[in-house]
Amino acid sequence: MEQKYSPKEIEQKWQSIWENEKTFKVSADGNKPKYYLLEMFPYPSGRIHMGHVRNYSIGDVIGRFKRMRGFNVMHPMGWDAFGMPAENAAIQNKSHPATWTHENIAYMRNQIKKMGFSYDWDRELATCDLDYYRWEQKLFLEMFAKGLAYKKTSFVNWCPKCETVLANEQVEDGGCWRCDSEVNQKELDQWFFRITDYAEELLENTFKLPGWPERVLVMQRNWIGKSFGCEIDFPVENSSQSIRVFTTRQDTVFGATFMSLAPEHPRALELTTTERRDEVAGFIDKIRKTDRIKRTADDFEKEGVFTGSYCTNPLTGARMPIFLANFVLMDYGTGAVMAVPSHDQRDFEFAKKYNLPFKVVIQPAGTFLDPLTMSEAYTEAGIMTNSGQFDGQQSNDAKEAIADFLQARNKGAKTVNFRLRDWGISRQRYWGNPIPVIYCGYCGVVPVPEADLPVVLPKDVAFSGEGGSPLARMDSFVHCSCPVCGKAARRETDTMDTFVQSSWYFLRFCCPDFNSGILDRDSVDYWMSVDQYIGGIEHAVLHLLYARFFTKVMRDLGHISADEPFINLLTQGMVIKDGAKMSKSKGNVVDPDALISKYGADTARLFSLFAAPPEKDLDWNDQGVEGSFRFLSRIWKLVHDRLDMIQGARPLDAGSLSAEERALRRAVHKTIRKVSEDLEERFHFNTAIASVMELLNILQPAALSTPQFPAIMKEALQSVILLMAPFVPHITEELWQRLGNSEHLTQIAWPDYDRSAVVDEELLVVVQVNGKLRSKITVAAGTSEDELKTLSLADEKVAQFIEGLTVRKVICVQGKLVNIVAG
RNA sequence: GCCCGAAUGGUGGAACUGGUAGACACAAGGGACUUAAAAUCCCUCGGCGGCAACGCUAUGCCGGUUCAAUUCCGGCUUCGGGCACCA
Repeated sequence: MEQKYSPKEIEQKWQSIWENEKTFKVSADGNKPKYYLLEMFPYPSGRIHMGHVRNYSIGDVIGRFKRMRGFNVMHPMGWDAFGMPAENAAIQNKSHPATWTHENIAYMRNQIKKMGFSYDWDRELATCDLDYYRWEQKLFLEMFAKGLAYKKTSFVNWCPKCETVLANEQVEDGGCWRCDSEVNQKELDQWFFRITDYAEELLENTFKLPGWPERVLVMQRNWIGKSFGCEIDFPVENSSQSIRVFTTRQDTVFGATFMSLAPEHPRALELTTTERRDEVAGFIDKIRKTDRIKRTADDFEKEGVFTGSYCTNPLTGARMPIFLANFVLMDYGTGAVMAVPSHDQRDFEFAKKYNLPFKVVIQPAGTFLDPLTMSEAYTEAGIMTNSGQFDGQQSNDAKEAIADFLQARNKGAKTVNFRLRDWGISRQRYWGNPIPVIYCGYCGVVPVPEADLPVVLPKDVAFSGEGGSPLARMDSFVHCSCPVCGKAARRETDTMDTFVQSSWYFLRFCCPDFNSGILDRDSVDYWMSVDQYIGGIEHAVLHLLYARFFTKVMRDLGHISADEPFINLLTQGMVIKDGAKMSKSKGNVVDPDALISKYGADTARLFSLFAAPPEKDLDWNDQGVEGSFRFLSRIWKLVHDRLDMIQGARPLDAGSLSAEERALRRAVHKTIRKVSEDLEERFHFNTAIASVMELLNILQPAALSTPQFPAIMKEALQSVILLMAPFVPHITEELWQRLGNSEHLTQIAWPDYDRSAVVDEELLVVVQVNGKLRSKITVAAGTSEDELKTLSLADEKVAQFIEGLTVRKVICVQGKLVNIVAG
């Protein structure tokens, strides 16, 4: 048997054994607790990168560990296969997105298989496959029937480079999340999902997800952006109508001296007097031409125009001029804002510019605000002043009181507002799921009847690379007859956002072959929710919010029982090299293929798990990889060196061991305990591996010439193999077999530590004087506190430090530490 | 501006509910083996002082609580992330 560790053959050997025996195939099983483990599925971009290696290595350790712990582990893998890169590549290479995508999937599947991950490949799915997207179309129609999918004309984010609409969540810092081009606004008729219907529950449940990282929950809460406030009506002068505003600062109503409307406000022109009409219309036109992203930038100059009309402050009766202001947004609140120059910075700047009145209604404790000398708005809480009956109250208390006051007089109502917008899902691209809708000149928007599903994405399209989606130019696709009246009609040519597919793939993994409906409820209810989800933090709001939304929609449509998709979420850090994220443009990428062929998959897995805890960024280091390979070689060599001894070992008699033998065995069982805790309780893979390294440092030089030593070594090395099995499955399977075991390691249970073996016989106690370490003493386990004190005070080194001092107090920490307080 | 994180040797990191700071690994230096190299094995490795035993000092900075603080509290600094004319 060869002595040198050569990963190539053994990895191939075990991967084909697992594949042939379908070791990781699972089905519902009432006898075992289920465990649904999922990593965010990849986009088939071409080749896997180190981020994937890390993500899936983390998942695989958990999966293999849970399996050894007796769980029925479902661990699927699939492809988020629709999307723009395929289309762009097709235009460039004059091929077809489907071809490009399927070739990439084939290549990446092979790469992933070479890593030895324990996936149930029978559940593999690709979202571009008809058997996936047809059910999504049905789901769309169900949502349409419930009003959860609807069409509206609005200003939407438009990426000129990708030539498509983007959701709010896909605009990052004013740029496209994919290509970083500057996003502008376009008024279009588009499909939306009514995620705002679920704003309250999505927010509420962030407080019921203890298995999620707090920062992800905080990001989602901020994104949903619930604020409590008041809607207040301001009667328009010489009119029976009023303007409704939303405010969170009803405590400042007495300080409102004018009104600001969004330029897009539907009543803007109606409120404009004849003599001001030209100026106002000019302003509205100018704002319309200004890009929304620029206009809403923080440092954009505040600007407005007077409409010539006035309204009345419902609490003070003051006459308030009505302005249009460029910083007021139509799609938040009511599109109208009561302006309080003394207590809002934007209103302050606006009022300075247009010479509008200031009125202080909240005074901070200690100082006195004078509207004439203020250099900025005072936006904090304070004591109410100039506010009639509310004077003297704390402004925070007055919020409630004023809201009640207004509500009682029918002048306003308490309300909440959300920052979250509905999810725009129309994409003017080819490589996506067609929205199953028909437009008829007589019947309007008509859903494609269920019997006519699926709307198949046609393959034979021409890609010109310009002028929008090729679907729109394809007559055979566009022209159809209306399902209601039979007259000539047009088919919707927009496709759905690819985030729609990733919002429910985890449900479909529960029943990937089910083809008589969207989901097989029994299977889904058995497996859901996902017990552990793992992926990058970049999806904190996007995918993770959409997936939560879809889960609730599916529940309300009667397809599933779960409320939340993911019970526990692990967000792994990025892979960094030379101080920057790995990327082609920076030239700091490490190719997984090269790594596997040089060191093997086990080394790649081990390093990515050892170098950093999973949630932190991982600094890639080629010498560190070398070190991981060295460690595996040491295990390999040690097992082979002791093979003869182990095979001749008699059964262990744990009751009759010498002190040295007990010490060795104690190290083994303490390691089992440590690794078990690190995996079970906190996913501290790096410290788990470190503790096995420590054990190996003890076992390697160990050589006792006692009769029981072979049995101890056998137990020790078997333990090392079992403990390392989730991390490095190939080398451990091979060594397990070479030790003479006939069963595969994948069938073996996780080891338990022997409670009597880990009990210390002697303890090292540190002795401090006034909190400083002065001596260390070794005592027998079970030494009493009094005895420990006596021993400490009698210690030679300690004596030097307490000489001439009075011992005031002696603190004992059982089996660990003695602190002598002297002065 | 608001809201989250984080900061420990030359480097990645460890220290779990306050109790030996620096586990484990990488790098570096020295040595053994070798004709030589690679591989492997052994030793040293926060700073300052000392031949040494050992002492002092040290977890971004300043202060506090405590017998005892990397850990808890208050105030800063720097870096990273999220949100942002959201009324």
